[in-house]
Amino acid sequence: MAVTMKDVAKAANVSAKTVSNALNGYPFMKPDTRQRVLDAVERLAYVPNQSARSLRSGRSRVIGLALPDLRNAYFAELADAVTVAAERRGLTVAISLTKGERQRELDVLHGQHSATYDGLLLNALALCDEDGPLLAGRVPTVLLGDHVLNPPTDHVTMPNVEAARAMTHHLLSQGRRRIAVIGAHEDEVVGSAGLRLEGYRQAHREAGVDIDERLIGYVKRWHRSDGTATMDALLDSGVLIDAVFGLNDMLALGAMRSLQRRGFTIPEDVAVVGFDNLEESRYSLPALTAVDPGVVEIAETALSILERRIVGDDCAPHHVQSAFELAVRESSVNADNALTT
Amino acid sequence: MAVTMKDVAKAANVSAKTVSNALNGYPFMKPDTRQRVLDAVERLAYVPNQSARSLRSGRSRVIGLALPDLRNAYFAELADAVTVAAERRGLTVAISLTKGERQRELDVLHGQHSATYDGLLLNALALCDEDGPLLAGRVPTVLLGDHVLNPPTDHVTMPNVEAARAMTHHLLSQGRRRIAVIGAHEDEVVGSAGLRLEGYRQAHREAGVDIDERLIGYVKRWHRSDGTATMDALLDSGVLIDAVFGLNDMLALGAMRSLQRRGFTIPEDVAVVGFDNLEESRYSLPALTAVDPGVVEIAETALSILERRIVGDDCAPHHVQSAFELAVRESSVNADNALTT
DNA sequence: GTGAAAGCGCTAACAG
DNA sequence: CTGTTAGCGCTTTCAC
Repeated sequence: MAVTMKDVAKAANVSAKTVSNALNGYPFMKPDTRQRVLDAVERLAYVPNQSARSLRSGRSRVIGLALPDLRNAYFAELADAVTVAAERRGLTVAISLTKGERQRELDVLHGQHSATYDGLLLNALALCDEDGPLLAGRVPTVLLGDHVLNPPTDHVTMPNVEAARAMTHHLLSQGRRRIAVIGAHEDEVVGSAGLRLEGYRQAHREAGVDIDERLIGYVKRWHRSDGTATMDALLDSGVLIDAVFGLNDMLALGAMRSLQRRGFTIPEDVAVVGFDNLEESRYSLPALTAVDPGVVEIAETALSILERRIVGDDCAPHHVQSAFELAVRESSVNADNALTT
Repeated sequence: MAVTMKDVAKAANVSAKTVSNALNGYPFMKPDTRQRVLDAVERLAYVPNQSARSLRSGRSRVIGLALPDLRNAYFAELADAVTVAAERRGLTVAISLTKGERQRELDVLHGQHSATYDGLLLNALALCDEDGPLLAGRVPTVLLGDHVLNPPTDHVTMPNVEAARAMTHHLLSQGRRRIAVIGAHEDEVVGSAGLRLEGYRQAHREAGVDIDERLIGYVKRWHRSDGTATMDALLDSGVLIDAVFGLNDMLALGAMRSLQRRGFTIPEDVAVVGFDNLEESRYSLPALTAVDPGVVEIAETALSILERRIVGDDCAPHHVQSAFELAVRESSVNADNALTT
């Protein structure tokens, strides 16, 4: 059998409680008692039993991270950032993949697991506005992403409208006037697609440029292949295009593929920009200009909030947005414009 | 306070043990007793306390997955596959990122965490052959990848030598004779780089083609930027090249970028192939030919083995290899050869 | 500052 | 087929 706290207590000539105190950083202790305990811990290679600790204390130091998919580079980068931030705080991250299915997203909130987690980070795709009330689960939950408007929980996301507006403005300021959008969702308003499209519209309004609705490409999913297919369809339709805004990087990269295959030069003929600033976008040819939504900051903020909730902070829900940046690269800047940007 | 098993027992007019039996699928029970219990569980919205269950049974149903990084698409796809396979088995996956540091890899094996996991899947990068003995931790461990030769634990990996040989043979059979390799590691033999390079050499030997050692590009890391830099260096050195074998997809894609920037046509001037078959490689331009090592199968196999270990199976270590396939795409097949392949 | 007692919620072992 | 007893290893509560 494994070595227990009792064994350590005996070895250090103290009670179990003192061992517990020493390990949990209880401040009011004689330094040499603490040292004696820690020595014994070392000597016996004692490792506390987490199950027992959790059972007694009601805390597991495990948080759940629920997201659609790790094959999607954005979510993989988010998961990476969350895991790094959690580790720094001594929290363990358990992953649940929802595959973008509403039922799975709800299961995470109400299923067996939620009981074992101290907190939950949920990036939902299928939940919508009306599901708000369902979010009030047993577990402190921080929502990531943009599918529920004004959720009754904490919410950390990126400034989708502002960032898309800034990016569109960047294109307009380069003289682009026929900017296609790839990735809009039919009838969506509050989701990432709807918000980013709104930013695109605002920028046009501010610049006094009319939008040709034929430039807006609707898709179901945000995969690379959808970017290629939609770009193909737009080009085939015969509308004039001098720039493309992929509502995420994958769509933009897919669109780039379609354009290049047809012999367009980027950015001279058509500028291409994206949203996410994935690691891979730095290495496309040409390198992709993209909105950097600050995933690391998002992860960090979400965990800070969650940690406070776990400790029992009971204030009103936080709704936080990260700071974005434009990562301007080759795909959107003509050589002759480069110096003026 | 939450509803406990005792509450359910009272509501169903049985003992706690009977509730436990009903929930754990104990076979020898009167069906209607079971039903009465399950009804009560439903009615009271009872959720078992995992900590208590773990404490008593010594099992947590949580496994650890330790890998370097999720920003790396290969590991992200692996993590996805593992998580899906684990969920099917009712296991929860907790992620640890080792960042490719030896100390972190060892911490995972011997640190606090290993005690709370029922099993561990470890894809090490920094551990080497001599670390074999250190793998004998407290926790059933299945090693993934190729950094420890004949580890004393279970080991699931891909047939690196055979797959690289087959891929090289594919290039040779297209008439390529000056095949550069990108991604070799100085003095490495048992790691993925060493094994894949060995496959490359074997194929040449079998075909009676001499290898120009100047064609072998050494790198430290396997990132896209390393592929670009190494390709640049090779081209600058002036050696003739009619094909490039990236020892992983990222290197191949990076090399493609370098070639295209210099105006080479792929595959006509230079064929490019990779190893991993990432989702993104299907959408490069041209689409990348790559070894598909079968990550899903690897995840599935690793979990099957781990599950048996958790139950206590104590046979000799398994050393398993997945089945690979060549995903032949545009980047390696000339239009005029296409029909003959 | 430290110790003793109690018990978190569950399941193993056995009794019936 | 079901109930009883005991105790997993820890932390909480309270005494000293």
